[in-house]
Amino acid sequence: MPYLRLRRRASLRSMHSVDATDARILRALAVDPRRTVVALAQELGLSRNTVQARLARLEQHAFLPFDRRINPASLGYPLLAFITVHVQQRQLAEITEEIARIPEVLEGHGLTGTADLLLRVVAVDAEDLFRIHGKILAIEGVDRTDTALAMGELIPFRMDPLLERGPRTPN
Amino acid sequence: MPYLRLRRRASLRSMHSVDATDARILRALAVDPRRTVVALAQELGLSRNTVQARLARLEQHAFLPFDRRINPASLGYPLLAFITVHVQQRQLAEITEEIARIPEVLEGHGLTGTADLLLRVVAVDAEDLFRIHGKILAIEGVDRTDTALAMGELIPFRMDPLLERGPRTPN
DNA sequence: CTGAAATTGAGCACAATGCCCTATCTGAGG
DNA sequence: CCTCAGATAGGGCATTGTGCTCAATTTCAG
Repeated sequence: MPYLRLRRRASLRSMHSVDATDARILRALAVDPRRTVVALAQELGLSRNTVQARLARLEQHAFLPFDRRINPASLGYPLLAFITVHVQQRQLAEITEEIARIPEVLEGHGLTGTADLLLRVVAVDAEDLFRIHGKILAIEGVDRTDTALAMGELIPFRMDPLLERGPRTPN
Repeated sequence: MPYLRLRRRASLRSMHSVDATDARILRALAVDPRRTVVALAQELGLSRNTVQARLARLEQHAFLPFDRRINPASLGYPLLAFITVHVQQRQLAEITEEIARIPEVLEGHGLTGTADLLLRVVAVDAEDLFRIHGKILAIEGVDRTDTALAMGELIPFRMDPLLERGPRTPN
């Protein structure tokens, strides 16, 4: 029985990574997300087929859900806060589940170090934030919380410096 | 000279907010960002004109840059860390500028409370993160930093709970 | 050198877009 | 209750983009 031969050349389709060409596509999209495939191809000097294939792959492996492009402020939640939560470690799963029931919690990360959880929370106003904070603190197993209001996006979210550098090139 | 009359009805175009219909459009887009205008119109029971007009408005006022949909992991930066930075307040501007030069810093917020800055940082590996941490700590005016590695996205980013509830409806 | 993977160019039916226009509906202000 | 700006609907039309296929060519790790 013949054994399967190793792939001669690593298929980009199997390794979910992004090469320099993908990075160029991403940078172009960052400028204007509505650029058509045709426009991208022309702009980057690639064939439409190539761009289309790469975009399809990117959509599957490199794109996060669309949610992230929605501005909470335009939904009526202009306040942003980061809440760190200290919990009884062994109840972490249940606590996370409870916290996830709070709509204003947009994102939650488990952390190393002193804190256990870092939550990204939005609110309508200060009073609203206070209410949300209370809901979190009231959860069984939550020991302590620490709320920090974001006063300004000093460094607005960006990915361009990494795209510019090209993928996977440390130091 | 005739004075300008006040607008009779607040134009959605001037108030950058999102109404319930917009929220429905956003939710549909969240399911599949590639939905066409025609498909959206049919699905929501609206005319193509309406959807097209609303989308154009949303694109201007409610959508954040495309960057946010790019997964840093697929660019070769699988590590995510949150670094809180304590600084000499009066040098905040210069320090922010210095930090902004570090490509791996994706996002930086000025905070109330004990810490001054919260940075979202990605890295290739632990060693890489250590290096980045060192760069930040070396900046003139930075007093102390506190690095917390994100071990898991316990609550993945989401906006749906807020969209579902409809805009601006606290408690 | 070899061959799988990637890219290219070309073609084609179909769908979507970007506009345009007019008619109707809606609701806050007077 | 009336008015009117703004929103929606529906129709049309030229242009463009998409999704898909196929065969030829290029690229590059083994």
